[in-house]
Amino acid sequence: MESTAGDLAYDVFSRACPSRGTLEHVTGRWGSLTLGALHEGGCRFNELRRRVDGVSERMLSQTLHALERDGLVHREAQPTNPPRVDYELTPLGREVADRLLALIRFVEGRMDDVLAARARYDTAAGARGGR
Amino acid sequence: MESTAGDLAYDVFSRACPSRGTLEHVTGRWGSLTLGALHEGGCRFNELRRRVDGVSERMLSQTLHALERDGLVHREAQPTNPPRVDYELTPLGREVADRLLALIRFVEGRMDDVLAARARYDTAAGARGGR
DNA sequence: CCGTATCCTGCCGGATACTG
DNA sequence: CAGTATCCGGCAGGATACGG
Repeated sequence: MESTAGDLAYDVFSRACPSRGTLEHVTGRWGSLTLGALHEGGCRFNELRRRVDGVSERMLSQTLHALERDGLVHREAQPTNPPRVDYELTPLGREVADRLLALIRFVEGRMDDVLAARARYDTAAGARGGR
Repeated sequence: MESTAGDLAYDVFSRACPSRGTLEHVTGRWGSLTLGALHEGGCRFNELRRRVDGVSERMLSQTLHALERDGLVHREAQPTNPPRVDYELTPLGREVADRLLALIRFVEGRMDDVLAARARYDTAAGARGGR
């Protein structure tokens, strides 16, 4: 049996597979934080910007388009004035976000270990390199 | 109650938090694939390069250093000739990879839905914009 | 308020060559 | 085999201004 690809039709480890692109939308710098923020509940554009600290208008807009195109986010625009647009996860997006959040929460919860490992690594490297 | 940050000491949604950097190492383009590849078992540098289709020497080396520094990957070098170096996940790295793999497998398994959503999106956009 | 268009810079990351 | 060093092109992504 092939342990790498298994019997999946889409193998992210293969350069040409479209799943790699989607994975990058999901796990990318802003994609992951956007999905994480929407996991708490749908919200409007500027509220989303505030939740995802540091994202620019341009990047948030771009990220949302990619996620909407992949069927992970639903966009609900109301033709009022001033305009109001709400974003929320689709059922598929929610399932993705669940798994993503599990990862994010875990990493956050183990940051002390990570920071300790870094300190050890830097000390060892400093001792070797000496500069 | 604060639903965004909860009571976690490290909040990835905050611009300044070091957990954001680690999350990017883990979910980044090559980081995620490298952790995924190592999840199947430890292996040597060039075997890893073959598993992660498309990665360059430079990027793999760089990725491995970052993951090693974060305490997710262990590097075992033997001073033989020719040199032999084995990489494997640490216990912490394995836990991270477990959650990451759950996400990757899920996305791979739902690619048909994603591709269908894209087709719908592109058709609708084409009908609107016309250009 | 909700975005898109434009410009510009930094760094991501590929190719290549070299070391141990 | 297992990397590091160097160069450099392209695009991610920030700032700003403007349109609906």
